[in-house]
Amino acid sequence: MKKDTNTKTALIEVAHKLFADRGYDGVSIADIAGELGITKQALLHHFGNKEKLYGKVLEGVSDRFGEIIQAHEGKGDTKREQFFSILHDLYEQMNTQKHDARLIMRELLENQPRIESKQKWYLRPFLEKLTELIREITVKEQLSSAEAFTRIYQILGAMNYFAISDPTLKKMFGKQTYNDVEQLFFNQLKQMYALDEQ
Amino acid sequence: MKKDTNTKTALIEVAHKLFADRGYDGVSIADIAGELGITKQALLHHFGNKEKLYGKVLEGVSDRFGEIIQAHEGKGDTKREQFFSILHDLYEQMNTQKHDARLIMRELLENQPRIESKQKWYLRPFLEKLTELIREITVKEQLSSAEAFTRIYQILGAMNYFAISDPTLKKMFGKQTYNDVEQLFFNQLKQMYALDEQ
DNA sequence: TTTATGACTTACCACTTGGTAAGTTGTCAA
DNA sequence: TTGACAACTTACCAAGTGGTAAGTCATAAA
Repeated sequence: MKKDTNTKTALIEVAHKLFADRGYDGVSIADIAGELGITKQALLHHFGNKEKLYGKVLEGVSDRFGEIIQAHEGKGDTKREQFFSILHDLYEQMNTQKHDARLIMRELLENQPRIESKQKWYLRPFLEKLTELIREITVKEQLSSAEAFTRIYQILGAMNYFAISDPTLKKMFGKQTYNDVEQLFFNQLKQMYALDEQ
Repeated sequence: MKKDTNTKTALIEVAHKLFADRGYDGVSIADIAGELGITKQALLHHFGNKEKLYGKVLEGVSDRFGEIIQAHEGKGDTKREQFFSILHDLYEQMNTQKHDARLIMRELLENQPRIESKQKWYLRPFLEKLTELIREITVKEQLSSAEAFTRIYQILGAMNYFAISDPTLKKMFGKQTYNDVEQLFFNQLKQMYALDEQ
């Protein structure tokens, strides 16, 4: 019965959504399996245990974000274009795949990392690449690497924070206001941090 | 035996820490009580149930942040000073009381709010006050309220994100780098968003 | 001195949790 | 046709969950 390699990917998808919304401890493997009308033992058959499933979910996040930076690696654009293009894709990714944004935030909150291993550090090359780029762009200012990193982290923080705030902001200020802000958000960020614009 | 009204506040303190670090579902009431050498039934005696204890913890966060804005309400400073002063206190609060920062972030992630009620909305007057202030400050630009709000939310997002990132960043780049960034962070934020500086 | 009350404890309880063990059943390669 | 294997299921289970019930014991008010 090979009908469903689908099942495995479907499980990861469901797990992705549920972990993002409710957190690792807020979701039972029975919940996840149940969403697909399977028993939890079927899930365990595919992944061995809960942590491994969670690991697969994180792997997905890691891959998607890794691809963004790679997609811009060799392109012949100017550094400046490359920088803003990466940022833009990042913004898009976070706001269309809110589950990814939520999972990243949740991982950041977990200081005793459940999965200490490799895949958590997809963030690092990301941060380093962007830090390097912003230094090359802001030639007039000659940013130290700490200053450059600080700037990057503020941008990323603002983006990620906004991406996860969507339900709260909608409830608090209404859908209309939220949409207005969403439209403005990226350009305003760009404007704020593009001090050296030529 | 009235020795310990302390116990009650001690429980809230411990719960505050644990909920912030591990999330609502990641902590059992037995864990919390155990930290003080009490049985969980003693805890239940004081708070009735887990959610009510959690509510008390949130109340604390709400109060502390509410005080910040109140402390600056009547002061005779200029709007600009008032604005940056509030922001600064906020930054301090988030970075000295990391548990508060973590709890706020966790609450933001919870879209099916455990405690739908009042205290969640302490954020709202906060956001509105700051939005109003920034509009009064940036007279040259004449920001729409959506633009002003966007700006505020970026600042708050950057701050909160950074505050919860501390263990991750320390592990990723070392304590030294982290301290460098921490020193720069607020001034750089201020600089970025103080476009209308006179 | 009684009575009430607050701060607990011990004893339970039903339910949920992640996980193991041992099947069953359909498919495909030898 | 057989035998392996993948994709499940049913049957369990020990440990932990939040919560109830019923007591113990010290203090303070009547």
